[in-house]
Amino acid sequence: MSYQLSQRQESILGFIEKFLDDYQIPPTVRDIQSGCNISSTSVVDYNLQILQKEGYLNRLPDVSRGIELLENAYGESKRSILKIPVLGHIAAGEPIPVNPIATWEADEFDNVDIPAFLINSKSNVYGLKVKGESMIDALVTDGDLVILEPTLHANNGDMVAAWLDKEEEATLKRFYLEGDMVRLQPENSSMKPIMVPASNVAVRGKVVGVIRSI
Amino acid sequence: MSYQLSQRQESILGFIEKFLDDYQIPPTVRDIQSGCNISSTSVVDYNLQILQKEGYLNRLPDVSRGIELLENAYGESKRSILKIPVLGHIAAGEPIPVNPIATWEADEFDNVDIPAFLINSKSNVYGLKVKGESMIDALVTDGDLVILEPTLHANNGDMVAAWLDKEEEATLKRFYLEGDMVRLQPENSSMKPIMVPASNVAVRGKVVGVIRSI
DNA sequence: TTATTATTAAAACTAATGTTCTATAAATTA
DNA sequence: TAATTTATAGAACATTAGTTTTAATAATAA
Repeated sequence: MSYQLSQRQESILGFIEKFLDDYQIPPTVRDIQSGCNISSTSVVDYNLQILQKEGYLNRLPDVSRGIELLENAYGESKRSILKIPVLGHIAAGEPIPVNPIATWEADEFDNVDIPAFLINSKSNVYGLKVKGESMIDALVTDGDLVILEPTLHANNGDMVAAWLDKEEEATLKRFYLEGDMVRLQPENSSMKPIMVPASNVAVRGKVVGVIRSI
Repeated sequence: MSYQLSQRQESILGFIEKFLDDYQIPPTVRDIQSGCNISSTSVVDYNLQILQKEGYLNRLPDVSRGIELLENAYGESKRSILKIPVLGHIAAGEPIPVNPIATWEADEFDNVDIPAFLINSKSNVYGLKVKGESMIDALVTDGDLVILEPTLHANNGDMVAAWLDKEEEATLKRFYLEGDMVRLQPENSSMKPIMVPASNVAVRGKVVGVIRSI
């Protein structure tokens, strides 16, 4: 159905990608010319026009190196990086009296780049560093970085960062709504669940990924 | 101690960073000029020279948009991403008869971008997708992506990708050298270790990180 | 103050680079 | 085969953009 790229066009796309990878800056028309052994800049231009029309890239007219590769363009190529803020620690164990969301401003914690394949939505994903071992049976342990999507509505069984209003504490547990109570279930056989009134619990996000450095 | 950037230099650095963020391409000298309300391109050039000398950026001479922001330069900005190849699956359970390293050419598996903080060395780190649950007690389970550094010498207790020469099988286990035998220990209470002659085992890499998408 | 250095300015210069024009060859289609 | 489209070539053109020159002004040191 879709337009079949010529060998030359494939080669150009590939070159652009490699060039971007190598130099962090798009190639010029003449870079492409020499890189792909093309006789004339006009041939490069000609093929770039086609690649643009076919949706593989975008060109900024009269702008040097004004080539922008588009997603879905070439094979598996997607610069799928997300920079997310690490807001602080989250207790997996005894809750700690810190509202992680409130510490946004505190730059004690860096941003980190995470691979986008961990995430579905493009919303304000954030990271929390795990303290404690209450979730060890869920394969999350002390020092792990958990990636969370902000949600207010958790489903039963989700691993969530929960904020206890009255206690002013945050904790990482599995979420179960039982009547008008919420059971916050650790995943560690030696620890007991916390039962709190639903009105006292604010779900701050649910875990969508885990990164561990060994 | 270190050179104190002038307000103008701060402004230029900030502009470059924002420009990169917005357009994925470095600004031209004249972009900076108008963006920072500077009267002359030579003033931009002058300050860029200083910024280069002070190690905040790198300039490619005679190259349009040849400005490269350096690490540690401005605030927390570090594009710390590593693109690593995912070479295939690794058995955490029954070994699978595939030499993952040999499948390098097979592009059945993508590259992925991973956060650089997972990794110490800059060597040829690679990823393997975990199949099976033999390492579940080590908090690694089916579907996880394990990040490995190529090593030939494992220490006792390291989690390694081991290649069994005779069987032509690869497996993910903990490594223990015991005399001239190697014990490959699963981390799953329902599974038994594999004992093999040391000469029959090639350590292909040791696990330095784990990424799980939930 | 005087000398020196750092910074700003305007303009010109040169090289880099996107774009266009015309012509030719190759591949398709009528 | 003739007509049409697609692709390639070479060259020239025009703008973009890095660099240099010279001069003036501000800041600092002697």
